[in-house]
Amino acid sequence: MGSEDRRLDVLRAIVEDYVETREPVGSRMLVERHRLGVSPATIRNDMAALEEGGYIAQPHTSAGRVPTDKGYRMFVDRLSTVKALSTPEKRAIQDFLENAVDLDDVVDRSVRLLAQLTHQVAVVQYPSLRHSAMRHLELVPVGERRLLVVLITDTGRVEQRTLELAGPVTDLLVAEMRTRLNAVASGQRLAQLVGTLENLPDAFAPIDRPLVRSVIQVIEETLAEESEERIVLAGTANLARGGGMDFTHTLSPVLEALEEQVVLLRLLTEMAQDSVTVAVRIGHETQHEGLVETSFVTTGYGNDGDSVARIGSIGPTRMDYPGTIAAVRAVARYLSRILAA
Amino acid sequence: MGSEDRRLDVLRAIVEDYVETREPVGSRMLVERHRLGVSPATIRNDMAALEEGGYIAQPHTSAGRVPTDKGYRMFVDRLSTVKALSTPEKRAIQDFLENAVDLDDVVDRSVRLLAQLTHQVAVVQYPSLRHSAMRHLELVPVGERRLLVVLITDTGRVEQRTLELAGPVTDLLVAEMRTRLNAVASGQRLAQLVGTLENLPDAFAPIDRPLVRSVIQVIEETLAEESEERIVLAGTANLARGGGMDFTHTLSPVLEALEEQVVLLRLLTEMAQDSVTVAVRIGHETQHEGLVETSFVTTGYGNDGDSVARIGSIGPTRMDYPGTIAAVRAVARYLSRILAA
DNA sequence: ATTAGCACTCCCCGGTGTCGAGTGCTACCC
DNA sequence: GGGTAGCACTCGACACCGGGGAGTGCTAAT
Repeated sequence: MGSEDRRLDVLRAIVEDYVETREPVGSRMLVERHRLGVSPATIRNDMAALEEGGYIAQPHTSAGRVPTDKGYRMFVDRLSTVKALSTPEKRAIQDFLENAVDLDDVVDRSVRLLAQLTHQVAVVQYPSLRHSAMRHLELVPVGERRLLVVLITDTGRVEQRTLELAGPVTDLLVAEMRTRLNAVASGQRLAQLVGTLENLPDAFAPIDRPLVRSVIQVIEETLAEESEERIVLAGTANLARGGGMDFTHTLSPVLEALEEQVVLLRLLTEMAQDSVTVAVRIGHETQHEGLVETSFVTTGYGNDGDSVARIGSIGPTRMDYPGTIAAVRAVARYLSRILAA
Repeated sequence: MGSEDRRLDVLRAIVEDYVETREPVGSRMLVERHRLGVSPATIRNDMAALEEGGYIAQPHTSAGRVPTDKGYRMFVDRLSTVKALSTPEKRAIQDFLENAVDLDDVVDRSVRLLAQLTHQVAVVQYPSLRHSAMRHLELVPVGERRLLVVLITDTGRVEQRTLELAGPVTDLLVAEMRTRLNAVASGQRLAQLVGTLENLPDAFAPIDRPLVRSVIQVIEETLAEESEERIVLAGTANLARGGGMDFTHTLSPVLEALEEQVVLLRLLTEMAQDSVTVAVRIGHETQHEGLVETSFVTTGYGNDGDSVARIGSIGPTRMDYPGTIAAVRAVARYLSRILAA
């Protein structure tokens, strides 16, 4: 039906105008700014229907309409078309990322870049240890009774732990452990490593086995730890732009939520389940008090099909979804490319 | 002179009241809340003198007085007495920090802790490479033509760089480099290392010397890099507390300044020069546009006399200076203790 | 030197009134 | 039946006004 189509056009127009002007949009303005070919009165009928359906709402009687979360959802799922980035933009992204010297630098540059592109908060998750492969495992004796265990992954991430030993250890034994561990572990996906190392101690002299076991335990603990999931933020200042008027009261709860890395990690993990390339969580869908007025746009990155971690952008529900989606996707793509090198 | 003393008392009272109430303080309120033993009219005369001296100002003609930066400076330098933390508080600090598993964790816990104690923004600088000593230097061949150089310091910091090689390298040569480099470098302060390594290549076979030189160059570059100075922030949400009304317009410029790590690094470095244990920069003293309404309280930490890096708290000029100073000092002390272990 | 009294300034706050954007409804037209 | 014009109505935004009050500076008296 034609009128049904127009209703969606109206919704799209409302979202676009509201994102741009930040003010409730009325029927008159709508027909003036868009070639809808009908009169304001007709638009009002459509608006009433859209409001009935829960896609838009009015802040108070006799104000214009504002999209609801459901309205944004509809917009994102069915009404928006992806913006492609300009060639110079792409070029700039690539140049910027290519100058990084190590993983920390790559991540840092990525998150700043995304924040700047979207004018929002950007978040980058470090390559997950579990989804990476072991490049090398290094054991370094430190002083008399300490052993430093250094994990190096194919994504360039380096994780280290100090191990307190029960007694002194010979360089020879350390060398043997290093050799055997690397023989087994190198190139392996870390997730699969957990079971694999179980029977490794048997290859050592019985007297050395307790030590070997403790080393393996440290490795497995490292992989299991909550803290292995590191995330980095940038662009929080962007939240306060425009007088911070994007949020009803203050942005304090938003900033608090962002500092709770647990919250972000949960969201990133959940969104990894969504079977779409770019996942979007809108307003209340974040399931977090402080984030009801914000939306998340995230996607995975990594050198192969299944991603090693996520990258995303966080902004007010009233954000430029097509632009944000394009930026997130672009940065993720170049990031993946850099890491694969 | 007695009246001179009272004037300072009045200034102290003004600062204390203003910090507490966040509102300009008038002569009547002042005599009611403090046992000054004189009438409001007398206070007014003192106030006029203090205003003449530039220590206080009035926002508009008939409002109370507000301390100026100069007033806060006087308060900090001559009028405030340090608050000691309660024993349970100290206990909590120690317990919290002791549970850290590695340096990243220690730094992360410290910065969060300080943010929570002060209800302000906390900043912690990673132990400076140059001020640390080398614990171990590890070389890890990666693939055919890449070498991973890993620096491990006595403060637990681990820095790694990847080196692209001109040609393949034998395990034997890597082992020799590792041995010789560690023989020379282990235990050395990294700052002194720069000259020391110069003639090390001579000990190698002539054909290997270019490679050795490139490795040494990477090490020296790493020490020289700007990026070796890492800092971590926490508690930015605290800036927005109380409706963000601590700042005249928005906190956007403040957040922007905080994201510019360069700005923070400059300040931390400058403050390291101040020959006091706890350095304070008030308002315009920060010499930065976005920070004219904020103050910095920082101190060094580290295992010995001269500190390896700094820790600090950032808040509105109208902050609780004694409390902040006490908290910063306490966390720095415990942090130093943990790192020395 | 301190203080009481006093005139003055100016912000804050509540009330009032107008204006206008926007709506819903109804009658009408194709 | 869908689209349109007209119209009465609602309600926030904004400007204006005026009283109350906190606070000041000045002066004269102690």
